[in-house]
Amino acid sequence: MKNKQTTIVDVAKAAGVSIATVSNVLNRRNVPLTEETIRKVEEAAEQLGYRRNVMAASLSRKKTFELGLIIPGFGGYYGGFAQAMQSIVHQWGYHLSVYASSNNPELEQRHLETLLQRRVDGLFCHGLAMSPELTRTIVGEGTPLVLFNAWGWPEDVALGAVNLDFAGGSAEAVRHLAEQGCRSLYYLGKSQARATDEQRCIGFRQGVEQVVGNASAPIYSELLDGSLLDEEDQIRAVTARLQEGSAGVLAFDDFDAFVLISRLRDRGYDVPRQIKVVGINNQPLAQYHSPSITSLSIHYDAQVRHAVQLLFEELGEETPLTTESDANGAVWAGERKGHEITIPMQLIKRKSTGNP
Amino acid sequence: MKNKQTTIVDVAKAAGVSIATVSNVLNRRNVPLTEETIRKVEEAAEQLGYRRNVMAASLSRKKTFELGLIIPGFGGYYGGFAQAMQSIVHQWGYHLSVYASSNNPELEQRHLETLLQRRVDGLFCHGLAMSPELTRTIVGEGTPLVLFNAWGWPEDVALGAVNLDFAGGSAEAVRHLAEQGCRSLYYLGKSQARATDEQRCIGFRQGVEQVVGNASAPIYSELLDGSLLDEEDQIRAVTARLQEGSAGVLAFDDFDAFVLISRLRDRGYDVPRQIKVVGINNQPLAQYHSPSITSLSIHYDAQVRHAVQLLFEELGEETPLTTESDANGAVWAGERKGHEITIPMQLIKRKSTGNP
DNA sequence: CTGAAAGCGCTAACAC
DNA sequence: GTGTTAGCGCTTTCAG
Repeated sequence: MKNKQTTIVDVAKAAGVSIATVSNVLNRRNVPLTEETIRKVEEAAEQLGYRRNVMAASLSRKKTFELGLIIPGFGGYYGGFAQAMQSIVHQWGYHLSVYASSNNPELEQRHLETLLQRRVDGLFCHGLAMSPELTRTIVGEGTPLVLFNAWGWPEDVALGAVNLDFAGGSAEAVRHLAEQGCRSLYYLGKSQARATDEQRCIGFRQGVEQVVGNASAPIYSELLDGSLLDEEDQIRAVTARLQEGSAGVLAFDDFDAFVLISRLRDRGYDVPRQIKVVGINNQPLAQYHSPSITSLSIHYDAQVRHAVQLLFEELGEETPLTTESDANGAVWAGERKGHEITIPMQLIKRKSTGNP
Repeated sequence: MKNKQTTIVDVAKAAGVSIATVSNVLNRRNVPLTEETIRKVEEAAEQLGYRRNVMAASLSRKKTFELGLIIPGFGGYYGGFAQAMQSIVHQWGYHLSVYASSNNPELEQRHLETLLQRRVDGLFCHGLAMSPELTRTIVGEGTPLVLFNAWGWPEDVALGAVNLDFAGGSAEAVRHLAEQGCRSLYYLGKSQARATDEQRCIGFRQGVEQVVGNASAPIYSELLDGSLLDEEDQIRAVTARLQEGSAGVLAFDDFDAFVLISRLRDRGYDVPRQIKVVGINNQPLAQYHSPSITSLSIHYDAQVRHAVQLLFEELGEETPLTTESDANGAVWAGERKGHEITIPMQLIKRKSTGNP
């Protein structure tokens, strides 16, 4: 039935050289080789349709050139993230196995286990749902681990963490909203998202504290949990104090902002006149929406680069990453303290919530 | 430095049994085993933190339990697709490696090659960009391949194809638009997307033919390529004949529909009064948009199920897939001819383009 | 410069 | 029931 795949010895035979020689030329090893030999081997390999067996190579070499990435899901922001990660990793000659955990600790654990059984050379985890302790015992010391958005994790469990400054960004968003004259401020969160939601809460509170401090009139603020509240409750909450002045809402992400805006409009509210909504940029949606949605931009390119850098340094790979500039030419060095790198966020102000 | 990982022989020693016994216990093989032995082995393995080496197992067994999936990208629709695929495949004890090809034939080829070097047991490709001939020579006969949305591909290159009926759906959308009284009809396509765009074109033309046949007044129709035309040209095109009556646009997907609607509104057009836009459902966006966007729904659950079924049958796995019903209880048997399965699409009519 | 040979960690016959 | 052993296909010393 299935034709036996051609192996290295077949090639060796066909080329009339030894196995070792074939291996050497195929891996472009830096051993001296005759032009003649190289040609013969490559010809034979080509002609026989030889395809190296990665399993055997990994086993023998005790290195798989495989990396693992665990993310909450493939959708939206994380999808783009995974793709960016994948293409970078490929450039280094590595393979990336992406697993979605749905924010479910058990699933996550199973995936981690699977990845470790595959003897991945390194691991990236985005928003780990399981506990630091468990992570430590599972990952142990063998496999280098880089975390994303892992605020306050013990330093010893991972090589490092690359975090987005959601707190700072959220605070800035709140200030922006206040500057636009909002008298009541809301954060429409998503408790499911755990840590990343928490950071936004922190930032929201900080921002509120600041604007309340130097405000002439009293400002109302409230934290809403979008994971718990149903549609009606959300609307009721954000529109409760409209008679005191316009309301400002910071939504968990752009999609949530979009949904909220749609719902408000359905009920006849004027966005952004009466209610101003700002999102957090994980979708092209914000910029195409009419009017476009003010949003915090996430520089995940920078996040990916830093993470990969961290891991490959550990793996002892060359570092061809020269300057860390994104497409806009901006530099995202991030703030480095200990093993954590914090990537700043930027508020993209749009007309939507602009001055009347 | 790196502690040598514990192997099966370590476990064997610790448990005081032979290697084979350990292997048997760990793989729950159907050989007779003493309770006692099992306990001892599992205890030892647990206690030593033994983790099976998948590479070695694959090599020895000549089977990797790894499947490959090539998709154009991780974003939007495909992301969800990949995730669904992944979770199903995991249920069968397989691993799924997902690669994004960006509709780039060369990249795609490299990925295929990589996957084959990993000796995947099977391959899924969504919208292959490369030619059937090349595919045939690369994949050869060794590895079973299942295609998605591969209309008109030669039967011998793959195990089968699972296609969405974009043509039928598009035709239906056109009829719907005509029923709503549109006097001019447009398809805003995306030539980059190749085959899948082509199917939409075909359906659009068919639909137009039908509605023109039994129309009382003349109906204008035009194919627009969104990949080529810039923003202004698109707007100009779809609004050119508004004085003859309302216009109807079938967009490549929901996101494109959304963008078009936003742009039209920015310029003061009344959507859906003057211009009615229908999309193709790959985003929750359509249903949350206000007013919601009429769209063709894609039953990718069915697509995934069929594909997996096809492949696992070939791989000789049991088939626990009982009834093929989706969350709504609907049955998506699809139409089967030869090695192709066609999944119907359904037009979700929404108020947006409804009667005034 | 090239070749022979010893593993890598596990599986699967096949004896005991 | 349990142990022995010969590979799986490749890498990698280490002699020639």
